[in-house]
Amino acid sequence: MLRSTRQRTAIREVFEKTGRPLSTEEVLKAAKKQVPGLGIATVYRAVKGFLEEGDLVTVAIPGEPPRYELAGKRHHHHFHCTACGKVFELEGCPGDLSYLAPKGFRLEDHELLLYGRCTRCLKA
Amino acid sequence: MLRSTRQRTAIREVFEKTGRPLSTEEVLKAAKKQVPGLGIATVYRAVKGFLEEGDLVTVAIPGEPPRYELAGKRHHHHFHCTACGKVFELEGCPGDLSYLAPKGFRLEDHELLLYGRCTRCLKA
DNA sequence: ACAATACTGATAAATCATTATCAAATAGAA
DNA sequence: TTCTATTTGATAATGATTTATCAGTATTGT
Repeated sequence: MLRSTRQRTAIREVFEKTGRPLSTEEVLKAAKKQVPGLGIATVYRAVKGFLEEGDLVTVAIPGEPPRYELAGKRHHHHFHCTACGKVFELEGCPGDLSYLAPKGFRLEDHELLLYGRCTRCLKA
Repeated sequence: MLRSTRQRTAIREVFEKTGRPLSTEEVLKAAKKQVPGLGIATVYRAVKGFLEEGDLVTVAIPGEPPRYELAGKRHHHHFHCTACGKVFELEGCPGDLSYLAPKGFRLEDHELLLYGRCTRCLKA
């Protein structure tokens, strides 16, 4: 049975409050404000559990450790700031991209990633 | 100074003849047809050297080891077959995607990855 | 052909993210 | 409150990719 602990509660709240995909290290850092002694192993365990329960989904970034975000959102893509490394959620999508697939190939899904600088990094 | 060896020549030719992004293991397998005794360390060294010389560029795929392709091609994207794992080069691009970036963000680049089945895997 | 040195192959070692281990702490039921 | 199984934190272990090591080999300039 899955218990409700301070650690897991804090980790879940981090995702609810942050609103962008987070790596395990980002989760650890943020959740430590609520639970100072939190260990990275607990973050991995909690994230794994949330993934299995369907509360989180994985956001894979090329060449980067995976991020995780709350499940249930509609189709969207992401922006990766090349300065601070943060990943942001985007609205919108170019739409049907099947015209890009070679003839004879079957398109099942797609992923779009924008790269650049976020507002905060541009100001800094 | 960089010497021209059978191994490096074979590895370079693999990229020229294959025409799609290759992982180190794919390079090893293909280049062994020319140089049977080829070792994986030599592949890593050659790829690293070609990257530094600007002959190759990295093609990063989420959750996968990196692929490499010849540099100097015009802007393009890739198709990842979820069955065989091969990565293919695509022509075309949705074009300007700056309308997707949040206000105040600066868009510098983008990457689009299509997922599905390649012709060969659909037939099999 | 010779000499100098870069290259190769096999494999040990280093990385880095993730998982396993285990004693101590804690949530939940009675 | 008490009991018991789950959870936690620290850290060792794992898995996978990449790099370092080193003796032997091969390439290039002379």
